[in-house]
Amino acid sequence: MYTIGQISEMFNIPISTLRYYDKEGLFPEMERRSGIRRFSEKEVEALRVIECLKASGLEIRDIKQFMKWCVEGPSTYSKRKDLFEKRKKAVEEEMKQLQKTMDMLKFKCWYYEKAIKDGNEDRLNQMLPDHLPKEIQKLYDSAHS
Amino acid sequence: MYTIGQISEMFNIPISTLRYYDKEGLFPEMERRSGIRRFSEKEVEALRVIECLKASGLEIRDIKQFMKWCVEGPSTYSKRKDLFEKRKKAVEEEMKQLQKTMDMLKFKCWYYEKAIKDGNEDRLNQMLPDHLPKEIQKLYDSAHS
DNA sequence: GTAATACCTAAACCTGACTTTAGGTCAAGT
DNA sequence: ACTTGACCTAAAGTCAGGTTTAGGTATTAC
Repeated sequence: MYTIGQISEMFNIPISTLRYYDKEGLFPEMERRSGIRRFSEKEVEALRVIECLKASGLEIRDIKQFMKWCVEGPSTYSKRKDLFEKRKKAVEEEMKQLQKTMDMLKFKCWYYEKAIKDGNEDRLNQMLPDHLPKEIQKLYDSAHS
Repeated sequence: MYTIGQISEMFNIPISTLRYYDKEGLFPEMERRSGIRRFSEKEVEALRVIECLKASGLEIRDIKQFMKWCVEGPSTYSKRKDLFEKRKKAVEEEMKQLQKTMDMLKFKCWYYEKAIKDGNEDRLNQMLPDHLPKEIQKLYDSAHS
């Protein structure tokens, strides 16, 4: 059993945020001893799931719904699995998007490196949009598609 | 030259958002004809960069700073390159984080698939935390590290 | 016994990124 | 001339996800 302060240190999450999560219903079964929250291993695992679902782009209210399902028992297994499958797809999309972002960033790094060498963008402007070095052209095309 | 309505369709961004970006200084050199905005190829490329920097996690005020540097000319090439290098690192971090998120999601999908088959979590609880099938154990460990 | 810590609540406040509202301009078509 | 549609502004409103504030309780250290 952990206090809110221990959990805060463990996860590097402000105490105020943990209380906010609790208020929003993300720990529906948390115990209390004379008013004080007692985080068990269950809440620790819940918090890992909260961080995962949040990182996947899910909103607090939907995480709360998931936590409710967990309390309801085996009848909600398939709803829970569905949720995770959907989050998986969302994260796959997000990663594709990030890869495009990455290509643009790499292109711009190359671009400015060359601009610094040349002292201006004249030669670069002549190469755009389709006379770039092969590997750079790939990045440019990916970022501009 | 494009109107705000054409750009809105082109990028699938609300007109109100484009006006907001302009008000925030993200198009410092945009022309006007009798009060009406005229987006040139320069602004189109700026918008691609805005979307990229936003996707990399940069705030509007910092994107504005970048756009100011662009107006200042060659003396800011290295500042601009630095910015893109930093964004690249931030996105690399973000991708690592997303990979961990993905591992947790895959683990949970496997978990609930098994829970559905079994009708309960008893066998699963016996396998946790280190008697999982080899590939699943990898996902679990990655997500819980 | 009293001081320092670590906990508690309710409610107000904050921030970033937009969006909506209310009222106005301007050019083209009928 | 007048209506329609696309543009304009300033200012207020919205929303998620917290954080801060103000006032209070409970346990341990001296």
